[in-house]
Amino acid sequence: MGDRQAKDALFDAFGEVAKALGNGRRAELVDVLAQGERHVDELSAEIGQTVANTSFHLRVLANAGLVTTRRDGTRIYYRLASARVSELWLALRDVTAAHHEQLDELAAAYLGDRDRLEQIGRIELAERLAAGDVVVVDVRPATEFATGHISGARSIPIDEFAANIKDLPAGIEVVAYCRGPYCVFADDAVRVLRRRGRRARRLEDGFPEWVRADLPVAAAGAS
Amino acid sequence: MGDRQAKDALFDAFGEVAKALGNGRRAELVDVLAQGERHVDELSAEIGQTVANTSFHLRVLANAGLVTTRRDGTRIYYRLASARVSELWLALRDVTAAHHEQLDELAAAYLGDRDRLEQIGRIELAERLAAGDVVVVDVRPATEFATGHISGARSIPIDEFAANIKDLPAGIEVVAYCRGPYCVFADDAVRVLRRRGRRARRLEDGFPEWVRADLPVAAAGAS
DNA sequence: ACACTCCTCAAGTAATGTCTTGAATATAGC
DNA sequence: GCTATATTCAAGACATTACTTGAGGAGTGT
Repeated sequence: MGDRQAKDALFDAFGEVAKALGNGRRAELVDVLAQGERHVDELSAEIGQTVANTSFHLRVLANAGLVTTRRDGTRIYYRLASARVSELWLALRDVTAAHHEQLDELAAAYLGDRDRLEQIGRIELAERLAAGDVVVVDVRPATEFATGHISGARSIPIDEFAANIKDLPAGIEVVAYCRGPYCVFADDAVRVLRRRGRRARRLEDGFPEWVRADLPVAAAGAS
Repeated sequence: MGDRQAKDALFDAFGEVAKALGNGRRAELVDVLAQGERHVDELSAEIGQTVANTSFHLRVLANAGLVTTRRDGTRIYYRLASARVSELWLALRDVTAAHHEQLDELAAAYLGDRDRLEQIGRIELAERLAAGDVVVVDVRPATEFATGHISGARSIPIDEFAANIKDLPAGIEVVAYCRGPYCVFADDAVRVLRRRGRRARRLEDGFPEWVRADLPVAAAGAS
């Protein structure tokens, strides 16, 4: 025991798992799946790839043990194998944010200039939510809201956001949140609100980070 | 903003970082570097590769931002870019251990049968270390001990272990530790001790995990 | 300047990964 | 059994990766 060949084989296994995350499209898949399970059709639209190619990438993730599947009729739903995988994804994102030279430029190119877009911290939001002097809006798709959301939040998916602003109580600050720091939904929502003269900020990061911080969560119909 | 091309480029950046870890030899490098900085020559011996190839892999890690360098004379020392990278490595190891089908077999092939090798938990060891009824031995190379070690541990590198057992006080249990769960040094040390009729166990995991758990650490000459 | 050590770079080869296209399989409802 | 829908599989073009060998650059000590 302790020989070169066995050691190489062991560490190759770690490499295989990392390699599964080593592709932009698969990283996008994991990011979406961190919000809850999805079927191939939805995922392919989400990452802008053909269904066949999406299926291929999902197979790579499944072979590495990062995702598992569940069949429901003709549909096959994919989900992350465990919360550990979510942790791994968050760790990868943190390291990239801290050490990848061009990440800031790439994020700015995708998200737009965030400098004028104020954020509110998780702890502060949790306090103000308890005090009741803020409205929290989940702007992710409805299925993601149903899977789990910030306790007390209401769901207005970004697609229908502009049309539903009038339902939000007036005179109270709005906080929008979505999938995470690299998700544009909340940014877009805040921009729309500001344009209409409302006080609005986005939550730092998104729902998975809220869960990770052990803050209050609700699921399904309950809010 | 929010267009496909920009999103793909952003997530490709996450993929690049993951890809840097996506090779067994580079995973080994990161595992060793988690113990402290090393120069290329040492690293090439550690992973059993030519210096040129080791240098190539280190360049890949450096380009991804995972490691940084420091020159000292003709030597170039590599180290992990930050504690975040160490976290990422631990997360990758956890996920692989939890979800890779063959990991147990591969680990057994490298480490040998561990079933008869008792481990002691971190918390229990910390308590017994405070009580003083246990001797803790760091069996990693001396340079790793110098960089940082469990407070109160003594250094007996595995190479010189058998020759130095006699220095250990008799009649008291010995706990050996090394680099982590996939390091053979502590296992080997415990086997040698048992063979000589001494009470001995290995610490669960290794030094990086001890640090991560915020347990007492010492560095350099101090013990 | 010189030799020496340590490390990186460049070129080449074999193997692997990505994505496309078109066909094949599995399930549900009729 | 037949059809529609959802997903996977197979084959191929093209780009990328791992590792080897040999040359080259950077720093030290005489």
